[in-house]
Amino acid sequence: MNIQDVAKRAKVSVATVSRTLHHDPRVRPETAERVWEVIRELNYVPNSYARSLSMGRSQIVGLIVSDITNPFFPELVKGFEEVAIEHGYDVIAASTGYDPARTATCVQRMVERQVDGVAVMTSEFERSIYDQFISRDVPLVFLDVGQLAPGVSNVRVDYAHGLSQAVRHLRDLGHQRIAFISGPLGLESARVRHRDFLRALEQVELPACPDYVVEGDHRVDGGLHAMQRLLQLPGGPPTAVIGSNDLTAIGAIRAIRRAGIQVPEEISVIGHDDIELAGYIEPPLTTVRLSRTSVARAAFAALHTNLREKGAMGVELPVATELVLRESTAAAPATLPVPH
Amino acid sequence: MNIQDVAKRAKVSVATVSRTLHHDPRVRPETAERVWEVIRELNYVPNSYARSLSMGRSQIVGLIVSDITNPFFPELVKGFEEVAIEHGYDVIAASTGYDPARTATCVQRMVERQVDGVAVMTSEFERSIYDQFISRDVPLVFLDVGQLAPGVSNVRVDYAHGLSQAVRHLRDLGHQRIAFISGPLGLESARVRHRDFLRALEQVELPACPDYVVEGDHRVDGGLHAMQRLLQLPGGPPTAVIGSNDLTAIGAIRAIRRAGIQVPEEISVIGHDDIELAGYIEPPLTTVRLSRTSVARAAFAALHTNLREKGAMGVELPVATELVLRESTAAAPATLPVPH
DNA sequence: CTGTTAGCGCTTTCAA
DNA sequence: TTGAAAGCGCTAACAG
Repeated sequence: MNIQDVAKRAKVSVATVSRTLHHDPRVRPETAERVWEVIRELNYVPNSYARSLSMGRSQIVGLIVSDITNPFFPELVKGFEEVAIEHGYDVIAASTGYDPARTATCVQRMVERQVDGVAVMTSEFERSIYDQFISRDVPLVFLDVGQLAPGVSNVRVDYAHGLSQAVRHLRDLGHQRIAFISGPLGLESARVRHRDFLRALEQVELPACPDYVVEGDHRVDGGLHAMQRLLQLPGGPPTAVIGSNDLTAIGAIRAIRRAGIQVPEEISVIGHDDIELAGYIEPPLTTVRLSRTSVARAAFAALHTNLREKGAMGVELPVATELVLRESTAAAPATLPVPH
Repeated sequence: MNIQDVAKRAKVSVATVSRTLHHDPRVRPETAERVWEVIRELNYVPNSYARSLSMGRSQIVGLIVSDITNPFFPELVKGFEEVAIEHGYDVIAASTGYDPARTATCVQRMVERQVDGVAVMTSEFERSIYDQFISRDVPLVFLDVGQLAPGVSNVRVDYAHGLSQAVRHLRDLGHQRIAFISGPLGLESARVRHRDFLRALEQVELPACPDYVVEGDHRVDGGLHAMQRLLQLPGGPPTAVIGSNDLTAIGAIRAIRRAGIQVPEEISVIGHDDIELAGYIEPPLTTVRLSRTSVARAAFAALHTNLREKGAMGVELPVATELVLRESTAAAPATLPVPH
């Protein structure tokens, strides 16, 4: 069941059927109508491979993420697929899991499928991915890392804004001792958040005590352990802590509770990202929202400009962050919290 | 950069290159070696569309889910993609959102891409999906619904087992008044869980009080409202409640707390599915685990049998469920809980 | 406005 | 063991 069958049945040439399919204004309305009828009748759907092959475009974009266990990413993937489909593209998604072999495989799959463009939403700049696609003239968009270049765009998240709101919020609540649990500092994206936290402290003229910055791993356990270290600080624990992501903050809350300390009465906690979970836990988490949908839309939009105009310079699209107040923050306690 | 380039460079015909690519034993080892060298040298990757076109197979399978906002599904999608890729297939995923128009679009996309098979993991039997694919000879696998047929398989979840363990567990803790918050009873999958809960009660000879079964919507809010109704029952609230899924149970816990009642000291709560969230909330949720990975593997395996052997009868693959003990259940209270 | 036809890159007979 | 050539289904340039 192919275009020929339709052509025969409608008593026209395949070219006319093809044109009709593309709403080419050159086909006479009556002819088009007849063709459409046959198409409906035969339940005909064009073969996208034949089309891709002859057009040299696949109408597929790739999406590469690193750590799928981070709840941020599934939501990103979903958002990205939605925008892509709206624009007539399908997407092939893959996660590298920080594994070079897996990364190579997933790049290969995408090259085989002749993806028209790729969004690389890992937490690092991946040179091998970059090289493979750039040498094949496939437009790319990165998240937070890398430089603009022809065909290479960037989605730049404004962490500073949300983090600065968070710190200000805590300061206004009377907090002076604000700690930060970072992500793995091996990752560029974690370093950026860390840096922007420090800057936010400066802005409100609060001291940045090195003891109050500890490294987590962007997961619950890392947050938990980091918080435990914070609680045992000889100078006393902080009265507020900001996690580099929500999972970290959740781990921190757990550690605080286990030490017999109240959240938020004794220690306030703020997360980052606003994953769905954030609203469900007890207490609902005050957090810096980083909209997955915005990132996804920006990423696709960036790609799309390079898809339309081959060889054009990449663009840099900003994505905002913003503090969401829930119930894990409260006024600083009169006396320092003490692990029981 | 195509197969011809490789052929020329290696001084063989395209046929030989093609054979080499497929590890055809007929090509002389030395020849093959030379070809591979050129392939590496040129960084050549075959065009999968040309291949699909000439082979009539796409090496892509489709995955259709209904409600992507249910945390069960993203995990299913991820698992499915993993197995598929292991077996050399890519997957196109889509969610219907219970919307017939969207459903039609997503079926169309899959037909265009000539998917070799489709896993339909919605909560209902979808006749339109069925018809479209079956008429095109595309193998299908359903979750919990529908009948076996040539090319049509089924993944059958054994809800009864886990639910029966759950009820038994509560009974052993001394609970007599066990309520159930179902999913939307318009959905087949929700009705099955409901039915199996009732059977489990029977098994342990506990009475099934109709007041103790209320309808939720598989989301947090539905669980919350349903629980509120349960708390206002003239005969007094239950001492334990089982949710048709984890979100429902989380909503129930929230309602109980808001009424000033303790979980699990006064009311025990059990969820279903064991989504990742379940372990993170307070208290960690006792729940019936339904492994997404198992469902995904079973679905792909079922599809795979029909992919290999065109026209073969579908298979029915069982997936187990199992109670996971955490901290949301405890011995039944001596006196009935009272909303404060 | 419509038809003819030469590819797109690969697989696969059939012949050698 | 290798090569030549006929498709796979569609698009687009060219001709009418």
